Amino acid sequence: MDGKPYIAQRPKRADGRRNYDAILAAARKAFEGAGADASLEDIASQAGVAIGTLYRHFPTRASLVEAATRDGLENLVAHAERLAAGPDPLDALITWMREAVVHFSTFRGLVGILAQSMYDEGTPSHTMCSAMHRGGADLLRAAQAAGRVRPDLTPDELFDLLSGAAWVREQATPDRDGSARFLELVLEGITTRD
Amino acid sequence: MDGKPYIAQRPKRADGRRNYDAILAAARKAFEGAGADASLEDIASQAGVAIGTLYRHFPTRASLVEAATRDGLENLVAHAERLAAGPDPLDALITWMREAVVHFSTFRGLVGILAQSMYDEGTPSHTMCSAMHRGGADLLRAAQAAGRVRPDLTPDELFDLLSGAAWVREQATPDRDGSARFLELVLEGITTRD
DNA sequence: GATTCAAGCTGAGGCATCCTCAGGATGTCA
DNA sequence: TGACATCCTGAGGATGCCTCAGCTTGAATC
Repeated sequence: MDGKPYIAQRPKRADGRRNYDAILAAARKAFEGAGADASLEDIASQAGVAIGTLYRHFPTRASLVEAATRDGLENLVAHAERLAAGPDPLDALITWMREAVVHFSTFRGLVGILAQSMYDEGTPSHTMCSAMHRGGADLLRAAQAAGRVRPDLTPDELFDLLSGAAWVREQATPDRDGSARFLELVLEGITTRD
Repeated sequence: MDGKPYIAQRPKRADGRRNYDAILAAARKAFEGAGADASLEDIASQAGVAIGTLYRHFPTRASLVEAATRDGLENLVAHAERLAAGPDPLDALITWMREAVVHFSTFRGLVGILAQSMYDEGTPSHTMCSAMHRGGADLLRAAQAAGRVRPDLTPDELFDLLSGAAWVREQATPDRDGSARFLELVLEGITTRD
C-alpha cells in the first residue's frame, strides 16, 4: 500500500531504548503464549508502559512481529550460508529445511505473516523474507546441481512446502505433531530416486 | 470443554426458518469475502436481523461456520463413497484429495477450524470431520491394498498433507496458487515407485 | 375467530481491543 | 542551566463480541 515499509528502529534516548527492549521482551513472551494476535494492550502493560508508547515504537502489529522474530530469521539466513559451504548439498538442504520449519512456527500465526511478507513488499518482514528466499534458493540450486533434488522444483515451491509443514506444526498439540513426518514425506517427493 | 457440541438445527417456526436461512446465506457470503473471522454483526445486519437473533440460532462462531460448510463437506463424504466403488483405487484417492483441498479452503481460516475439529470432540464440526476422516481413510486403505501408496502412511498423516495443501491454497493470490503443484509433489512422495 | 404461550426477536449495554492524539515529562546537548 | 527534540501518557472514539430483559408473534387449541 505504502511502498515504504516501516521497520522499527532502536530509539536513541535512554528511556526510549529501555522501553523498546521491554516491549520486545513482553511481546516475545505474549506471542509465544497467545500467538501473533496477542493483545497489544496486554503487551504494553506487561512491559510497564502505556499503550501509546508501544505504538510509538511499533506502529503496526506487523512491525512488532518483525522485530520480535528478526534475530531468529537472521540466524536462519546465516546458517544457510554456512551450510552452503559444506560438502553435502542435499544434507545441507535438508538440515536447513528442518530448521526453517521450526523457525516459521515459533508461535501461532507467524507462518501466515511470513508467507504474506514473502511476496508483499511494503511489509516489515519482507526484507528478511527475501534474504531467506535467497538463502533457501541457493541451497536448493546446489542440491539440484548435484543431481539430488528434482530439477523442476522452484524456490517458490520449496517455500510453499516449508510453509505447509510449519503450518502443520503450528496446529500441533504436544501429543500430535506431524510436522516432522510431513517433511519426511515431502522430501520423499522432491529428492531424486537413487 | 463441554462434551456436547452444539449443532445448529433449522428452527420450527416460519419466521425462525426464514431468519436462519437468511443468516446462513449472509454468512456464506461474508466468510467468502472476509474469511472465517468476518464480523458477526455485519452478517446479522446483511441478513436483516438483530445480532441477538444470530446468536439465538448460532451460539458460537464455530457453529455458524459448521452450518455454512456442512453441505460441501457432506458432498465430499458422499463422493468418497462413490469413488470407493470405482475400479482404480489410486485414481480415486487422488481425485478425492484434489477435491478435499478445494473444500478445505472454501474461505480463509476454514482449514484451521477443520484441523482442530478433527481431533477435538466438543466442536460443532467434529462429526462431519470424523466422517471425512473415515472416507479418506477408506480410500487410502484401498490404494495401499492395491500397492499404489506407501503402506506406512496413516490417515492422520494424509490429512496433515491435505491440510497443508489447503492452507497454501488459502494463502494464494490469483496470480500465485501453488496448491496444485503442492499436491502433485506430495503425491510424488506417497505413491509407490513404478 | 379468540386465546394462549412457547418460540422467536430486538437492541441497549458491558466488556475487550484497536489505534490516535493533544498535552505533559524528560533525556541530552550545548 | 536552559532549550528542545524525543518520548511518554492515557483518555476517548470506533469496532466487535456476547448477554439478557422485555417485547412480539406464529401456531396449536378450543
